[in-house]
Amino acid sequence: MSDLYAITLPDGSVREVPAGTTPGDIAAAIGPGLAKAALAARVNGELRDLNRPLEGDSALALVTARDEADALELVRHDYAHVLAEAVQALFPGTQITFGPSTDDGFYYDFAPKDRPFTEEDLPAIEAEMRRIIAADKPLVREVWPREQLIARWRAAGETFKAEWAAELPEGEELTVYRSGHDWLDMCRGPHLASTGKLDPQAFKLTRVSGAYWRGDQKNAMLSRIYGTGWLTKKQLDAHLFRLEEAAKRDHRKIGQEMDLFHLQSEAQGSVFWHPKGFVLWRQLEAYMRRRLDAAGYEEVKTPQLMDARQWEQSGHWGKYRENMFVVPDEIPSTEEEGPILSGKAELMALKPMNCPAHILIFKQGIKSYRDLPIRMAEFGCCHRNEPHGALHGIMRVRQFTQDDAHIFVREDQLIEEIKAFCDLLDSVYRDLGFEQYAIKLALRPEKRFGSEEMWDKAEQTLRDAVAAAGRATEAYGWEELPGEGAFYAPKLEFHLTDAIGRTWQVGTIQADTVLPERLDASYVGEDGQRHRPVMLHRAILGTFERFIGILIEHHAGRFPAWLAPVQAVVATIVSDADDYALSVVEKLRAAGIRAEADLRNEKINFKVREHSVAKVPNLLVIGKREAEEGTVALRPLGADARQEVLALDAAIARLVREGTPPDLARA
RNA sequence: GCCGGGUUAGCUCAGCUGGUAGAGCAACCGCCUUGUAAGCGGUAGGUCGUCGGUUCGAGUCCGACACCCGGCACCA
Repeated sequence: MSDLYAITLPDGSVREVPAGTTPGDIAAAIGPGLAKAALAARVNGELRDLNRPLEGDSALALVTARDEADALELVRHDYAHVLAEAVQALFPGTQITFGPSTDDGFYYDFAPKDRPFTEEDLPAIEAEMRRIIAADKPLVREVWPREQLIARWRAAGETFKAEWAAELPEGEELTVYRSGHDWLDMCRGPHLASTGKLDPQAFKLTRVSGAYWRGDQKNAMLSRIYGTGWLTKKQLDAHLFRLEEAAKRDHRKIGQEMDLFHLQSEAQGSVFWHPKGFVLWRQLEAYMRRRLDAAGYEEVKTPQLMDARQWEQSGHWGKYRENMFVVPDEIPSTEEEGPILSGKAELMALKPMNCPAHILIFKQGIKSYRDLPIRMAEFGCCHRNEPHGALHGIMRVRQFTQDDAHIFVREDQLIEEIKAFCDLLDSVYRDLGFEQYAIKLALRPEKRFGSEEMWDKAEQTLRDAVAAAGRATEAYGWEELPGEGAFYAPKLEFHLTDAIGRTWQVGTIQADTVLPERLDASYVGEDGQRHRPVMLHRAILGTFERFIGILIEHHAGRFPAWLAPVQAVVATIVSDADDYALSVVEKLRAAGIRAEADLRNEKINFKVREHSVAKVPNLLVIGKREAEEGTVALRPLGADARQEVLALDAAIARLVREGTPPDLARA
């Protein structure tokens, strides 16, 4: 046993240090600047405390603010600890539970003594956090024996921590971090050397919420405090600015400003589409229909209401009923007194999915292996009885229309069909302005039908197909999500991100053998025998509601011309130009352009501003000159936009070109 | 469904510790015929989310319910 360890630094140099030396000591030996800048260390690749002694020959790299990912993770974790310490100082009797870092900050879950926290509590807590940071309390790692640690938590009344300490896996080293002398939290670490390493101006507590202990609805409701935390105040300010900018893109705000849709309490979770919003919908639907037609799909339309027995057979009644709207098959009584419904009627249900109906179409007549694949599409309107707390603008609603389709295939066609779907989906997202999306594989859930073998096979098929399409990569945020699949099949999920970083699943494809089995769908094979088809459930937009919501936020309401509700406004400067302006609008409309006239008795400044705010992509300004010369002044949307005076025909040609949907432009 | 917050004119928002509602924009009317992001003046508009309670008196205090917002859980 040597008393000297050989420490290899990133530049390849090796230092011999005595046992007991810490990374912090080495930083100090290299230079005071580094000692000050060092936040933590990577020892043999593992992130560690600066003041934790090295345990042998090691590769050592010191982590500073330049290693941004590591540094942010460290400070956020520390902010969470300081938050917990501050809360316990201000609210004695509050229990601490768990507080990790997040994508832009941190949170900590507390079990409050008498009442949950409110946002009014936050300023005082922030002030206390700043005091703790100013006190520059050292954060020291200690390893505790399990029983002693549990006893410590019990003695302090920390039942959640005690429960957790008792359940941490056997053989795991239980560590606590001590802040100064008086406060400790159980934590794997690592932490900064002291609270003073944090910038007291680089964090902000943002909101409070409830959260279940261990994320389980059956457990106690804790009180969570969220914060955002950064290395510097400049970073924090930039983040807060981004949030403000993102809030301006909120689809609910823009939807109202642009008069696209509204929601009201009499139809909660269902969207009232206004004329302008429905133009968007129709453009999107027409586009999707063309793409599906071209890709060999056939469109169908199926019933809204089906008998409960049908849903029993499909399995929805058993596994999905809590999400369904059930309707008695009965004529309500019109008697003034007495019950409206007898309560004895047979039940029907609004469809939450289109799949059973599509199988029923598939089952009409005999299908041959030569008929497959059959790609059956429906812009299907579905109802799901979502929990009230889940509703969110038009992104999460109770009535929605999917760009749904079910592809009935032989097993040997599976990979090819899934791959073709991935390519189609990619092309659609690009046409709609999305370069980036994430792909995830949702694996078998707890509530499910089918054998383990069937799930093994279905999951592997999806894995193979995405790999075959070359998209199971980090660029696509590829990951597998255990337990997240549908009750009948695993699914590939395609996620887009909204204005403030929330991600929404839009597209999906699911490889299902359960429903064809339950509803007895079959085809006659080459061998003359009956075989089960595999059914691919798939959607690209997911739902029109959610997708349009994301489109609004993605484009901040400034839609590409082919989607814009109003593509051009013809605005006059003087009333002498009214007749000419109306004839221009007429010609634009004849050319298929969604154009409106603005003949109001207002200054052109006013009109320019108003139509700019309304995000109309093109303004055609017409004054005396244009009316006399038969031209228009074409002013594209944007403060810095240049204006061109064009002959009317040339302007129309340009607007037609700009307004052509991307698939038609390619043709 | 759970925790916290909210709901006042078409929109955005004021309204202190209870004394019977206010601004800007929009709308409407009038003036201005206007040249590239808000021209000027005037008029009208609200049973303050709903129901109940406390009080001489409730937008304001209390309770229930509905819906919305932020999360949690659930999910396209």
